[in-house]
Amino acid sequence: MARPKLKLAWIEDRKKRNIACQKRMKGLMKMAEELTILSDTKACLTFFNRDEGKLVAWPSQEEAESLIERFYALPENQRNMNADDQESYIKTITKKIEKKLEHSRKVVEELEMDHLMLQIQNGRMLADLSQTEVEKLMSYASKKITVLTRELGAEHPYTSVDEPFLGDEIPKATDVAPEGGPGPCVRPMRRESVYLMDKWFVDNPEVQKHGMGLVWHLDST
Amino acid sequence: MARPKLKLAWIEDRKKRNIACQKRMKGLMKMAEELTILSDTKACLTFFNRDEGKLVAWPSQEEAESLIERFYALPENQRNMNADDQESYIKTITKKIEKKLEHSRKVVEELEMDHLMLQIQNGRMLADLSQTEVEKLMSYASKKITVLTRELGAEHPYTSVDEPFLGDEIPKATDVAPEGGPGPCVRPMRRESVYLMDKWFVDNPEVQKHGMGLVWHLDST
DNA sequence: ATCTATTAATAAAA
DNA sequence: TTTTTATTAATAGAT
Repeated sequence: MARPKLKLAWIEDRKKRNIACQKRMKGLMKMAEELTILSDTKACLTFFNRDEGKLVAWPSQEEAESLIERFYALPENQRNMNADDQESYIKTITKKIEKKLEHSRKVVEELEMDHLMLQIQNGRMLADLSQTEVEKLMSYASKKITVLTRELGAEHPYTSVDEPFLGDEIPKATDVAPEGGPGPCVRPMRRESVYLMDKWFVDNPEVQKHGMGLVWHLDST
Repeated sequence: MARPKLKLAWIEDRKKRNIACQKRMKGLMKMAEELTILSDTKACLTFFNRDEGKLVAWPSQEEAESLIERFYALPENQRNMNADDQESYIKTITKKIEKKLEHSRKVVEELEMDHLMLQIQNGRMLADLSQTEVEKLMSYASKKITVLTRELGAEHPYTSVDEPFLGDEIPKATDVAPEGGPGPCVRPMRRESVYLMDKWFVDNPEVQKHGMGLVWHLDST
């Protein structure tokens, strides 16, 4: 009966954990709605539960998008500024642009790899790839595996049976953690990429023939 | 002392309303954080308070973006598919990825140019640029000018020094939004880029010295 | 799903 | 502003 004082820690029991998660998400939504009633505020909650692979947006995906778009449309009113402000403004946006640039380059890299994998899926042979492409692909794969491993944790159902070993290349800290903040700040892998990599490594004889020998199983629920 | 039972209605008093709003936002964030600790869940809250014009994303704007991106990346449940579906699915995402790749490359190019312009703004001399960089920069500039001209209509606004127009005419584009839909397929220039280009061409003696002679006036308010 | 003991959040006062 | 406190609201565990 007596509810013990909350420990605020990871709930070991999976069932309990997911029940608690459900309840608390519901609670958060209720409170968010109250907030919008009490004040002039738009609120939006987005959740991604890795365990169940469930993605939730409240009150709607559209609302989430529209609220995010406000951020993009917000380079503030830079129009009325004095010269002193200008300089620090320039510095600020330089930083911002550099950050975005770095991020966009990563996105491009990721997309290029997806693209490459799809080509191979559709008949392009590994032997056709240039040495550079092969190296990039392997480095990308090992990087992503490291990220995935961290993200999914040791007890996750998707976890591979074997340790990923592609590993001549262990990602440096700068590769994986671009942003500050506490904890490992790893940009989550796109679900689509996960799917692609899985299909690719599991199904593709070309891959195995070349001894990339990396198999894990996402679908073994 | 006695707290009256919550009415759950708009709070008339502005001060009270905003205090309540603040508190409850803080509370929501705390509870969201707890959720992420207790379970395998990523959470993100976004608020926009109309009254104070305040936009908040927790834990970060980046997180909000990344979570939203998961929705874009969710093309149904791809898990239970037969072989026939597979093929058309592969084709579909190939197209998607190619489109994204193309778009992302454009974004990178744009950001690189912004970055270059900022460097020059901050002392790097045009003479220090490689021929390639200069060419890219000019090509970028002329491309953007073409785009702007089309976007704004036939009136050649840049030749007019007096008319203030740009700031409010530029569509509020996000630099990440994929295009599509009807109309000319011209990606609108980022508001920030417009500002930068203006500052750059108008103010930078380095630019004029090199006969890039490209001057228009965005800010003549 | 529903209930209830308990903790946690919070509105108003200090 | 921050801190305190009375009260309501959320919720963990049990049913």
